[in-house]
Parts: sequence; structure tokens; C-alpha cells
Amino acid sequence: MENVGNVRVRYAPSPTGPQHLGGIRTALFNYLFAKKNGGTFVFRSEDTDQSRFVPGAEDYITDSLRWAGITVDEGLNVGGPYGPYRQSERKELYREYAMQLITSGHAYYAFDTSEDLEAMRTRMTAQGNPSPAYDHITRQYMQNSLALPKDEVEKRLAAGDPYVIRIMMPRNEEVKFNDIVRGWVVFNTNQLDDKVLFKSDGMPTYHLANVVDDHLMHITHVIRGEEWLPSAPTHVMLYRAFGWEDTMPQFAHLPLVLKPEGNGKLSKRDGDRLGFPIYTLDWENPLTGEKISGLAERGFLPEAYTNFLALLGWHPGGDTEVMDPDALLEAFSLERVGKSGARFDPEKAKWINQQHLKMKSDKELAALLEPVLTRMGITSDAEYVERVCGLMKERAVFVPDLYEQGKYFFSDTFDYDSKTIAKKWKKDRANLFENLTERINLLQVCKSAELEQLVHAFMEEHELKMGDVMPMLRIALTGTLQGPPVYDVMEVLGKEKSVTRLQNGWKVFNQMI
RNA sequence: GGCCCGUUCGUCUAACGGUUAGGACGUAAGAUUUUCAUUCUUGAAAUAGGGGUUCGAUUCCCCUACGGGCUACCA
Repeated sequence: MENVGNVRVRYAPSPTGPQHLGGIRTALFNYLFAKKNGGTFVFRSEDTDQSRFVPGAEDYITDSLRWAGITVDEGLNVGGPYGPYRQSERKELYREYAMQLITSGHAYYAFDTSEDLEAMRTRMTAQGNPSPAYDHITRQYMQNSLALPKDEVEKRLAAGDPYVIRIMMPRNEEVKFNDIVRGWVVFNTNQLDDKVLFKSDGMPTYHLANVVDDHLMHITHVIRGEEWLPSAPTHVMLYRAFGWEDTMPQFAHLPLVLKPEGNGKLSKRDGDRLGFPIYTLDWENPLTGEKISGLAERGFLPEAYTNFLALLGWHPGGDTEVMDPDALLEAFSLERVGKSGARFDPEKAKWINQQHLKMKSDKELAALLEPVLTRMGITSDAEYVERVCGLMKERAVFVPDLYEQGKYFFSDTFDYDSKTIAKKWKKDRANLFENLTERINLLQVCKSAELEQLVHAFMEEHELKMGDVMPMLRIALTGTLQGPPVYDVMEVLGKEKSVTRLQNGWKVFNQMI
């Protein structure tokens, strides 16, 4: 590819709140495409709607990207040659470009109030037009610089009447572009309306701002969600109007991320409904106090996150789906992005996290578990935590499971599985178990293999079956029937603690039945 | 309603005109395991429907159905 090194893509969210995983997926695809082509990943804040601005949202998105390992090369908080990267700070720029379009006859002033627009819509609806639009026909009857006498327009402008600037969509022109994931997409300008480019509050709309900025920032590929497809022709027309068509970026409209069940694209509320976070990090809306929970805090691994995010709408083609970030980068290509919406599957996401968890070393897991333990008020020897992780990792899906499913490694008090005790504990065998416990206590090396040997010999000697002994040992040691091999548990617990728990267990068991 | 996009197992998907339509998640059965989990084996499970084009369509074209997106001085 001759383009290598010149690729520039951008992730340009609107800071109206936290971005759920669909947004991060868009960022990821941009990032992977940039890295893959030796290009630059730009991060820009599209905060042109001040009424929807939510404080903290920009930082939240920045933190989400950082946590997911998506590094920004240029943009907000990073800087770069084409800043500022916050659109509100580029405000004056857009006015100039809007004026340029007015001068060249590609745009016009419109003075219609929201009441005027409302009236127009109800009138047209009443006339049987189901989708009223401010288009090449409607504009003839509205309060704009095309329909009004010239002196009236100048008077209104001079008087400081509020106005917007609209694109003048030409009649009956074909607009087509070659979308990287969808192929040729064709529209006719007759179906396009005269979108507002510049608002009466002095801010540009998305349409103007994204085109101007993408041009000025030398963006080569616009990779965004499919919800933008219908406005893409307007953007193409804008490039044409500015005379930038020859350097217009290539478009790639990504399939949408859909709800796990039912229909529609994934939305804000789905997370709580599913009991599975769809946001990256915990967040509390400073305006409303509303809280959402994040995958990171839930114990999701960043590399698992990007792995399954990548699989939402993209597929490597082969049989390998579990990939670390390097493998993901190696395998990624826009050509392999599918066209149809991808349903978010929490079950598969869990499985992928489990796979990544299993690939980690005991030491890495211990480090990840540390904050969880600290939060629980537990301080434990690092090496001990490592050994616990080694035993628990086959059973864990999320990091906290390492602790949740093995609490007995960190506390001497726990509930006993009374149902099994009632069923299996024989009072007349109590002294046998006490005897076994003593033998264990006499052991010089309290290792898994030695313990196994000892217990087996004991069982043979007293004609006891595995089922008679093992569950009892397990419950006395951990309280539950589930868990790692008993001998391993004892080895990690250590002889002293194991013996104490066993002795205590027999006592309690006798009282329980 | 209009415009646009889409449609392979329940879900994510592979198969760039010729395959017994493959894999993964989930699911069912079994093996291993003192238990749980892991692991392994096996099974069930799909080309939306109808027309074309072609020697041959999952694949190309058209229609229908269904799904989705957009339809703001929001992005």
C-alpha cells in the first residue's frame, strides 16, 4: 500500500455521557486500523451541543480508552499539530467556513423560528406528506435568504435577527461513495434536506464540524457506526461544496452492536437489565446522580475486552478467536468487517474473559486480585495469594471470583454445607477422623503428594471409601463441596491451619447431627 | 410513511459459483475428577421465501417478507 504511514483516523465522540461498549468498539476499530497501517489515531471531542454537555464525560472516555489499551497518538490531552481538538475551542473557525459556503452559493441564511418550522411540519403532515423536510421545494416558502427579498435579508442580518445557515442541497444530483465495508452506496440529492450547518447559538452542527475538522486534520479514513450512513451523502456534498472532494476521506460504516435479546441497537439501559455491564468503567453522572457499573470494576481483563469487542462485527476468518492484543492487531483488517448488525452476547464475553484469565500467570493474577482483597480488608502474603490464584484460576471467570469462590483461603470462619454433613457424617466414625487428623499432624512434609499417600493408606487400613472421607475433609477445611483438589487446599493452607480446621470440623459436625 | 442498510445453526461467524455448508459461544450426552471448574469425545442445530442468470448457486440479479438505522438549530 502506498498509503502506509499516511493513514490518519479519528475517534470523535460527543461528551454527553459515558460511552458504552459500542462506542469503544468504534474507537478500537479505528485504533487497530491506524496501528495496522502505521498511521495516526486522533481523538477529538465533538462538544458542539452545549445543552447536552456532561462534565466528566471527556475524562471518562479518555480513561476508558486508556484502560482498554487504546492509545491516542494525537488529540485531546495529548496535543498535536492540528489542535485544538475540542470543537468548542474551534468555534470561530466554523463560522468562517460556513460563510465561505454562503459566498460560493452552497449555503444560505434561514431565519425560521422553531415555531415556523413546527408550523411547516404540521401543515405538510396534514397535506399528507409523512416526512416533512426543509428541502429544495420547502425552502421556497420559508424565511430564508433564498426566498426573501435581498434588502429584507440584509435588514434582518443588520438587526441581529437570529439565523441558522443551511446547506443548499442541489436538485436531482447523484451522490455516491465507495464504503469500505458496504461497497458503493448511492443517494439522490432530492431525498436529502437542507441540513442546518451552523446554529443560531454560533456553534456548528455535527455535519459542518466533522467535515471541516476531518479536512483540516487530514483524516484519511472515517470509520464510524452505521447510524451515520444516512448523513454521509450530506457530508460528501459538503466536501464537494468546499472543493475538497479529491482529498475526501474514505468511509467505513461499521455494523451496529445490537441488544443481546430482542431488537434494536444496544442502549444505555441494557447493562442493568442484563446484570452485565456494558460500560467500561464505573460512572456516576454528576448532574443526575445516576450510576452505571463498569466491566473493569467487575473484573474484566482489558485484553479480553478488546478481544471480544473486536469480534463484534469483525472476524479473523480462521478458527482462532481468543487473541491477545498483538495477535488481534496482526489479524485485523477492515475488509473482514461484516455488514450485518452484531448482537452483543454476554455469555461469549464471559467465556473470552475466562480464557484470558487462564492464560495469566499466578503472579499476574495475584497482582490483579490484590486490590480486591484490599477492598475486602484482607492483607495477605503475596506468595500465598499467588498460590491461591494458581488453585482457583481454572474456576474463575472474573478476577474477583478468585476471591469470591475461595474465601476460605482468607478467613477461618465460614458456613458448613449442613445438608451434606447430615447425609454423610457418621458419629461413630468421629474418632477415626480424629485419628487421621493426628497422623496428618505428625507429617513432616505437608505436601499434596504426601497427604494423598497418607490418606489413601488410612482409607485402606480402615476399609473406607473415597466418598466416605474426601467430602468430609473438604467440608471441614472449606465448608463447601466445591473447590480445588483437597490435598492442594491443605498444602496451601499449611499443616497447622489444616489440622486446626479439621479438628474443629469434627467437633462441629458432631453437634450438627 | 419516506430514504438507506442488512438477512448462513438460538447467538457470533467461515465458505471470494463446485464443500458431506466449517468453527466458536451456548446447549445435550459421555469420559476424566472425591467435588466444582478445567480438559477431551460425541450429538442436535442454519443458507428467510419466490423467481431468474448459470452445466452448477450460500455466493450474482430481481421481487416479497422480515430485521435494523436515519428521518432535530443531537451527535
